[in-house]
Amino acid sequence: MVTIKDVAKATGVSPSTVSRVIADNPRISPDTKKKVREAMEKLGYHTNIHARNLAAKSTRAIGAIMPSSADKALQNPFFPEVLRGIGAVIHERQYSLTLSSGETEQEILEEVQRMVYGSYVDGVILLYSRVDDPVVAFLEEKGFPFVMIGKPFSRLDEITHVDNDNFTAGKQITNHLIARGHDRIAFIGGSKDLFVTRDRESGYQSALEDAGLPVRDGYIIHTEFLKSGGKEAVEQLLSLAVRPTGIVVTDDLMSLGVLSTLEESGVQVPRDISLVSFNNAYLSEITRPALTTVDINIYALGAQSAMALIERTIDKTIKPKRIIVPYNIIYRSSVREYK
Amino acid sequence: MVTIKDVAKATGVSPSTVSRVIADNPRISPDTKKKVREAMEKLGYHTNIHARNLAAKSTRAIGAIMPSSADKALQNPFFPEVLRGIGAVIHERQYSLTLSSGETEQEILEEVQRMVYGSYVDGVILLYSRVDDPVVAFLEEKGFPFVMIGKPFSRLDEITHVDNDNFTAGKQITNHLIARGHDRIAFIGGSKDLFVTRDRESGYQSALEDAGLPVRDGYIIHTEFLKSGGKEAVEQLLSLAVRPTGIVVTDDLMSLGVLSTLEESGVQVPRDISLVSFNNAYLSEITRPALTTVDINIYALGAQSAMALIERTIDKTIKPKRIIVPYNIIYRSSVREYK
DNA sequence: CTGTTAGCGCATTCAG
DNA sequence: CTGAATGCGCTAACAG
Repeated sequence: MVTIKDVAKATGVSPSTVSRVIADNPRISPDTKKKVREAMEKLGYHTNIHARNLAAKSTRAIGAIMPSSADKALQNPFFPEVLRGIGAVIHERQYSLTLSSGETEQEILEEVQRMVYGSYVDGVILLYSRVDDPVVAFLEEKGFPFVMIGKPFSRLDEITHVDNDNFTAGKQITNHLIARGHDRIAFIGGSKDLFVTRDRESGYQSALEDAGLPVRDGYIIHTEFLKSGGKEAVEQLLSLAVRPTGIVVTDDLMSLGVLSTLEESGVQVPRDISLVSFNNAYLSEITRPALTTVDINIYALGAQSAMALIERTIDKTIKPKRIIVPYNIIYRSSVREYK
Repeated sequence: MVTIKDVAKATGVSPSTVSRVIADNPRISPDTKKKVREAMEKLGYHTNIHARNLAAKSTRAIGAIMPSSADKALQNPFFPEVLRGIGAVIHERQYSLTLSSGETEQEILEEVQRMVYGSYVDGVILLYSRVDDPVVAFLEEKGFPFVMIGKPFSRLDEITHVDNDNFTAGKQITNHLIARGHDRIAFIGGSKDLFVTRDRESGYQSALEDAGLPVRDGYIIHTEFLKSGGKEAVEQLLSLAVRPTGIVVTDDLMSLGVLSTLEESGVQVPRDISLVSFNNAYLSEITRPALTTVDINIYALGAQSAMALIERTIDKTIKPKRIIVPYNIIYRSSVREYK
């Protein structure tokens, strides 16, 4: 392994000088910088992060915490896409990314603890958000830098988080249905413990309200995420005396299941029922019909959170902030004019 | 930060003793072990990996290399699932996982180089496999431990890899179609640069051959993975004078697109055309019809590769091996008896 | 602008 | 069975 000493020797300078040119310290003459860099190149020098970290106490690594892998939700294309966003800034800033899995909540907590205590990373991004998360509690207690994708369940103003304006998005997409003549609109969301669900649902309700439309009995359904593809939800809806003509579904993958169940039951989309969805996953353009969905810009969610986190790890006095990434609606073929 | 010295002091032993109990060195008396461990617990000691690595030259970390993120293929649920498999053994063995992104092949190579030169990880898992991969060349040249998921393009016997028997799987699933009376069977695969595609295709061909069935002109189509959801592939197939009655598609996500295009063109699955697929992603059970698909056990692919890699990093003299994880066919509703 | 000196926290000789 | 000494590769004062 070629070390800083080797290049020092080869260049005829001291190790600390080499260290300085690595850090691009401005008080080093361009000449020696050049010389040293050439030697580094020639010898194939690469800095050993462990040594650096030990000395400097900065890992230039961040951790991404995935939700419990027991959760089927992991199969949601959301994750590769956030990871891609995070990865982009990670790479650009020459950081590295440690991924935390964990099958149970307990395991996740343990991994996070190992990460922070073992000084594996400078900060952490939570890729999920749940009620009473012990991980959040731990991180806050330790004063360890972290940012959250989604909305924290408490101390909103004290936790840096990156989110969409899900309320407005929910409202707008519902309004789209209303504007197309729908007045019996149902809502299928994931667990109500999730803020995404809640916010989108509130937006949905608000849209109905503004339009003077009632929220009918049985028109709001929460289903375990991915559970039997929203089959039960659809069945409930279809068993209603007055069926909806439009449905707002909070996730594309769920929509796929909803779509299938609907058509299996002989109701056609959008002929009989219109569907709008969220996330704009790749699959939403290849379903039949292709889904009108709100693109929440998952990539940006990831990239922004990484940037915010890195910023925080560098300057710990920085104030917590909320970052809202814009969404936009992609109009496709799952909605039709009603009457 | 509580160090080894702190617990040494608290216990009245020397730092080296503490180090030894951490390593569970057998030549330490049970008594002192107990004492030291209690102190560690009490003080909240956690070993600093960077210090450990510097001294011991083992990171207990492995790197997972994703394919180019420019590739849409990243949205394939394959990745979360392998990662879940890898994560499980990582966690169990108390290792950590570094994820490498990278938008271009060049970036990926750079990241891998940084990982190995900077001694970020003890070994690396390649989550993809392509022709003439400079990453593989680099890893081999450096003699750096790595395993590959899928089939290496050369030096098959020198690269430890974890794969399915895609040939037989392809053959068997095609036979399923044949057994159900189909004799005009087409094949839609991803890039022919991918071994998965090639192997599955060979299996398909072999099945036809064994059954004395011809491979008709235009019946084998390669399409860029995910490209417009296999739309063009289907259109080509449908424009043929003699249409197939069955199609073998090499990936569930692609199947979704194929399914959509088929039905949009007015051909019903499985009434008019039967479909079989690969991977058994979650979505394959919620499409309409649900897909008959071969479950390649993605989770095991991940877990096995992690185990093999860890094994290799511990004992570098270990011989390269090929690990075949079993598949099994999941019969659902996308195939019907023909004639 | 550059060299010298000290560690960072831990594992590992080598003694005992 | 345990302690003392040394160094892993690098950064960070402190001098100059």
